[in-house]
Amino acid sequence: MQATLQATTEILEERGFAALTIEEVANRAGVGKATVYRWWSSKGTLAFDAFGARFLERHPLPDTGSLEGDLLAALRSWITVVDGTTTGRVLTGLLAEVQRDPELADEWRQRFVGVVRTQQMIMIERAIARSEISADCDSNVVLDLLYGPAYHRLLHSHLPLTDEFARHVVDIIVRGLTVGDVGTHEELS
Amino acid sequence: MQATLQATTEILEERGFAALTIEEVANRAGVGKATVYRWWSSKGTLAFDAFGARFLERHPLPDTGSLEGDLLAALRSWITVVDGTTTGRVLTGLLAEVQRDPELADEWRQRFVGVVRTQQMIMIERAIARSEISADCDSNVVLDLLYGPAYHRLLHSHLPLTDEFARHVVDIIVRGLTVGDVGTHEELS
Amino acid sequence: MQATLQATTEILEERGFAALTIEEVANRAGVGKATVYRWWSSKGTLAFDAFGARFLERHPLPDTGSLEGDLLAALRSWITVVDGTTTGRVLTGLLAEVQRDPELADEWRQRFVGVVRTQQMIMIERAIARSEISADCDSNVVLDLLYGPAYHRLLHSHLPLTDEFARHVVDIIVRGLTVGDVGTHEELS
Amino acid sequence: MQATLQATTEILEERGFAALTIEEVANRAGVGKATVYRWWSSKGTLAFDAFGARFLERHPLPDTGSLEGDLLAALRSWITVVDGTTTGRVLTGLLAEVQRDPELADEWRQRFVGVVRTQQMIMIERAIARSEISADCDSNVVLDLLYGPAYHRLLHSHLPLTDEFARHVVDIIVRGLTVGDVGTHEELS
DNA sequence: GCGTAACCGAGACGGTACGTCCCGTCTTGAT
DNA sequence: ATCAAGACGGGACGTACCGTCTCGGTTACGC
Repeated sequence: MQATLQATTEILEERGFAALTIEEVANRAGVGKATVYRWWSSKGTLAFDAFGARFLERHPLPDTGSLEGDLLAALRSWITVVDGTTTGRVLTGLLAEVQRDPELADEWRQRFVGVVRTQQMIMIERAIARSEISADCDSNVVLDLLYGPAYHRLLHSHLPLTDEFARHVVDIIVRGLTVGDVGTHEELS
Repeated sequence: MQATLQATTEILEERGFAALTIEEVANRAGVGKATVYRWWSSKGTLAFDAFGARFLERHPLPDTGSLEGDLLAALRSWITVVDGTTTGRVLTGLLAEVQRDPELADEWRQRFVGVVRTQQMIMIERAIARSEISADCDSNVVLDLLYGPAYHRLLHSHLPLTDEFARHVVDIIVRGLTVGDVGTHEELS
Repeated sequence: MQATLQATTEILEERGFAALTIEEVANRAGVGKATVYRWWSSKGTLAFDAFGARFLERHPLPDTGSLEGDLLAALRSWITVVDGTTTGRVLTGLLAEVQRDPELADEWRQRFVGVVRTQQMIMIERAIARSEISADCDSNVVLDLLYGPAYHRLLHSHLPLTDEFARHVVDIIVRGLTVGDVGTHEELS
Repeated sequence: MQATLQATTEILEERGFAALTIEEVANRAGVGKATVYRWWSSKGTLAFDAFGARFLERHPLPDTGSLEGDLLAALRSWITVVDGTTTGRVLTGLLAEVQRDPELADEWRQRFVGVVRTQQMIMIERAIARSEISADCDSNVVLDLLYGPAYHRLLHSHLPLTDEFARHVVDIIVRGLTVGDVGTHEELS
């Protein structure tokens, strides 16, 4: 079980998610295929477990004292972990797999997206506590605005994940959140 | 060739990208497998061609006269085309495939991402022309901020693509872009 | 152990020897696989034990007073037990298994073939005692001539095990054995 | 296809039918497993084809001029081909397989048993033509009496296939057939 | 009457082969 | 001459059992 995850990690780092094969994992781990299937229902869940915690460890919650500082630190940290790294390729591979396996999608939402967002949400809550932003700000939308563009570039690779990009993104979000106590979007149709 | 695309479209709509096989396409189209390979190098490019133009047709460039109106119209249109539809599932399937096939990734960037963004960029340019926003605004970042969160929710399905979501996203972006000329948020702290 | 044999018998009767697995026997008997292996070294020996005595009980030694009567009664009894019955299918299944498992082959010879033949041999000995046939007649060959053709038809199923078949076989054997003392067939040519 | 049969023959000769594996055949022949399955529906039919003609070639129809001579020559030839040889072990392996695979059983009857018997029947017909034996003699029973005991010893291996055995068997059969123009088995109940 | 050992069910384990599905390439026969 | 039809070598799939091996829980025995 440990050996299986170890073998999985190795293959993921050597050749990426697409080349991951239950057969090879079993061989490398010196384990029967049936044993792998007994513990993981698909190569998606296996890869997810091998990938798992590692990501969260490497992408901790920042605490700089200001919303802008936090968001920027978080985004920079994410980019560092993900851009041009094995982790990044595994992440995109997993995200791809999630699109074709609904069962994995559940796991993904609960054990990855949920965990990351619950943690990162604290940044927004702290900003509200500090009265930097309005209390009725939708923190989910803020997180989507922060990470959405980053995933967008990672997945489409139409443009690089530069530090400038990070600064721009954070800048616009923070301005958008902190400017207006007057006027709401409800005016829009 | 027409029959091949037709068959591809049918399968995509019936059972999604993951269930698409060249073998079945050829059988359904009454065409030899070799003939399919002669025209498309992978099932990714085939699906892309079958999916292709349809998306652009259904997601036209809006022109409401204001940046906020344009962005909101664009995002709403995207959500309509993609949320809970076959098109949406094909889009996520293709995006997944793009992660594992670098050759397809090139095609994707050039023939999909590039085309959409070139078109949508016009919204930003018009806003600059109208002096709604600063001329040195990075229009690429704006598009990432607009579509990134949407793709984010589509791919992770952690939260629904509601109209409220669209309004919030656009509201924050527009505020973030338009406030800047009167000062910076640092003053608020 | 009783339960194991019971379960084995059930499976043999329901689905035949080929479908017999230790795994299912253990499950049905509510017994651990290891326990089955503790008592039987292979599914061959297990099936043999479950099949075992039953055959001999159902195929007793006849005593009609004449060689011809005995042989015919024996052959008819064998056919009745074996033709179109579950017992017959188990017998052929076991005989098949014996071909691939030399260890089982030993058991088979000692505990089945040996027992049956020792018993049936008595028919020949009685015929010799009655002076129906010569004392230097090879009783082993006689038994092979009696049961060989029967097994032949059972295993190849090229022709049915009719009563006419039994009568012909016995007739030829008996004639072949009893004519000898008055001369040889060469005189007839 | 030729390579497949070649590989099959090799494995059969090296390690016997029980050790025959489609997987290994495919590997040795440098052929996809699917290709093997495309031509042979089971390892039984495959082994049968590889075994096939060879047996008939090696076991020709004798023609000595007398029934006794023919039967003895045939039986001796069979014993030579089969006793202690690879061919013999393949034959018993196949016969075992025939017991568990009804589809193979059909093939076996039509393409092996049928062919051999049709050929060997000629011996009996010639004896009838020569008036050695009665015309209403059941030639099927004669063949069963000739080969039945031989298969019996081969499969149960309770006794060796000696030449003495062959002579005894043939002797009894021939006497049984040629003695009596008087008295018929119908007298029996 | 209470430890303690033997037993045994349950089933996980490392393996092997199964038969199937597609892959992308190559051959063939009919139009 | 083109192309549908589909055979081909290949590789991974997920499953079924093999025979071995821990695990606990339950008896039943000796103290």
